[in-house]
Amino acid sequence: MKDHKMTPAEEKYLKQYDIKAYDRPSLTADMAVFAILTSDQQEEYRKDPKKYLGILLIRRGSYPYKDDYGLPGGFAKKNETIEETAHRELKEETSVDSAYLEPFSVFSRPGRDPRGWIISQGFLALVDAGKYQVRAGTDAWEAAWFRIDMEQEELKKHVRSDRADITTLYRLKLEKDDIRLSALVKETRVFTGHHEKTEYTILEDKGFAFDHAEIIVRALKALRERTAQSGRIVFDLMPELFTLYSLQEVHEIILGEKLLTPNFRRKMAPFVLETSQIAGSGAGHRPAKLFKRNTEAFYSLPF
Amino acid sequence: MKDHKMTPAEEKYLKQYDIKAYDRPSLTADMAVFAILTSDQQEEYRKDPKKYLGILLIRRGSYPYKDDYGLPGGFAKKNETIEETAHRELKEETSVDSAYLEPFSVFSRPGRDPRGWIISQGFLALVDAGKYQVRAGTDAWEAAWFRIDMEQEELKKHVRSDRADITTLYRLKLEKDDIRLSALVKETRVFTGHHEKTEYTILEDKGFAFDHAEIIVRALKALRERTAQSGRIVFDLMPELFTLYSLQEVHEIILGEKLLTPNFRRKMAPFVLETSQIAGSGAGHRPAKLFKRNTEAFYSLPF
DNA sequence: ACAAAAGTGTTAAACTTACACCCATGC
DNA sequence: GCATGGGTGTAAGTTTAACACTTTTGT
Repeated sequence: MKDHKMTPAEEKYLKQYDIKAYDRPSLTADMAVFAILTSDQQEEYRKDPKKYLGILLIRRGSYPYKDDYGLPGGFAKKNETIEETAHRELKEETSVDSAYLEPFSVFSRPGRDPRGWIISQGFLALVDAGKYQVRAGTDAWEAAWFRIDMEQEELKKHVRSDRADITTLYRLKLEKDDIRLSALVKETRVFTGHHEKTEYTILEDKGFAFDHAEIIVRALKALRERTAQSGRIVFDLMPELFTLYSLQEVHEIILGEKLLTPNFRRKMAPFVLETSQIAGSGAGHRPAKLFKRNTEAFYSLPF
Repeated sequence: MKDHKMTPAEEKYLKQYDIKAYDRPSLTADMAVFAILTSDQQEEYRKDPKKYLGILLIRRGSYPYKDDYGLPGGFAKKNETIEETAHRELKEETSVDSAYLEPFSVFSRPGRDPRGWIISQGFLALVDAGKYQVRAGTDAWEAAWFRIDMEQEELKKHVRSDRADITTLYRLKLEKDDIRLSALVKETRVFTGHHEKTEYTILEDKGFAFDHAEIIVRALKALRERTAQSGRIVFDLMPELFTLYSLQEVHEIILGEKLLTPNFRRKMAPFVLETSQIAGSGAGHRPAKLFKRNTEAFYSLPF
């Protein structure tokens, strides 16, 4: 911190300044923890087990929203940054200690938390599932990985001369064993003149705590945007060593579309380095080379 | 907001829940208000007056940092979103009532405000200066447009096998008449494995309140990034009607580099519509066609 | 005439897209 | 053999970058 030399008058002012005289919110960090999971059953000897996108949720043990599922998160403490809050809470609640964290939005709508005025900083958290698959679900908090699916269900466009309204419905489905959560979130993008304003409304909510259905929808949207833009973010979901095909699968899972292998490889080539290792054999197909990140390639990236 | 039906047990819990039992921060919105300004002196009859990037600052009338300059901003109130706080404070302090607002970062470093635990949501605010050039500077708050300049002064790279440190120094200079503010801000990007962490330190600070020198540096960086990425954001700095050359000038001012006219026009073509009007005559050169935004082109933009 | 801004055309290089094709493996 | 994942090449289309060149105006 910069050093700020105070005058006697300023010191006096600060001494009598009572910050508690003003109404203050509570501040929390909520983390959308994503990972790539592998379904354990293998349909056929030749076929690799299917991957899917998972998100880490916690079953609430206390009111409000007791027994509903919510994102891991918690209140900010004095003398820490909000990023530190996120890391600390993630470790406390889910034992995840090395996630990539990226703030993506602030949630401050009045009434979003029945306990009072509580504002939340949303974080994208990406982890390599290999390390944490075991830990989740052992704690009293009942942290668990859910399979996440989201569909864009409907789309209305209202275009007038100087104003346009675009409404999109997102159908969110989370699933773990026999637990199914679902929600319907409406997104309204209003363009007036030159300004865009986007609003979200939860239309339907089954099993989510607070406004976490909305936070999850927006977190997944943020993940997709960043994946489409540069792709560098998906490396945080990958293990140290990976095959190019698995990297492609992860892209496909996040974006929800098939990619053409030769083109994908050319695009990724600068960001990976071939290792001498090859992927474990055993499957009925040609074994693949293992690659690792080319860390240096990221330094010079503009964004 | 979704409706949440409470059980009697939950209602009871909430009644006895005392949110004030926990330590809470104050929350503010701070706005980096940018506009394109025009220097009033015209060197030669043929030459257009030079444009430059301006930022709106307020001279603090009270402690702490009395007489220093800071961003417009203020405390969040209950029953409003943080975006509403930003709009409200902007209007109250600077009479600006139609800015494009975009959150770009949260500032929560302990000790950043000597009054206590105060966290700030930073907003980019872009306005068409034509509307507001007069208002600033009339109020008791002494809001005023400063010319902003930022140079990347130095660059150190420390690359090891699995870790890289990149240090950049930003020299920030603000100027209005005979008032000159300046600051030196150090940016440290640390890449470890796959994770990047960026930290900022204020090394030198002349005339800025709080950590606002850092906020301004990061706001300008955010503005440059968004300009380079899609360019749509700069339209919020433009008046209703503009010439393509002035649009190009604005891009050049923000990015700090010259662009090639033919290429720039091809890139912008989808986003503008030619009008029948032509720019006011009087200058010793061919008069230009006036363009307006092609609002529809923005709807389909992915980001 | 001339300097400044306004505006167009043309070409090479780079990147994207789509598709066709071959390889290696375990049952 | 054959299905599955692993992997390469190539040609068409699009976008970007660089440069050369013409137009219109007020003094």
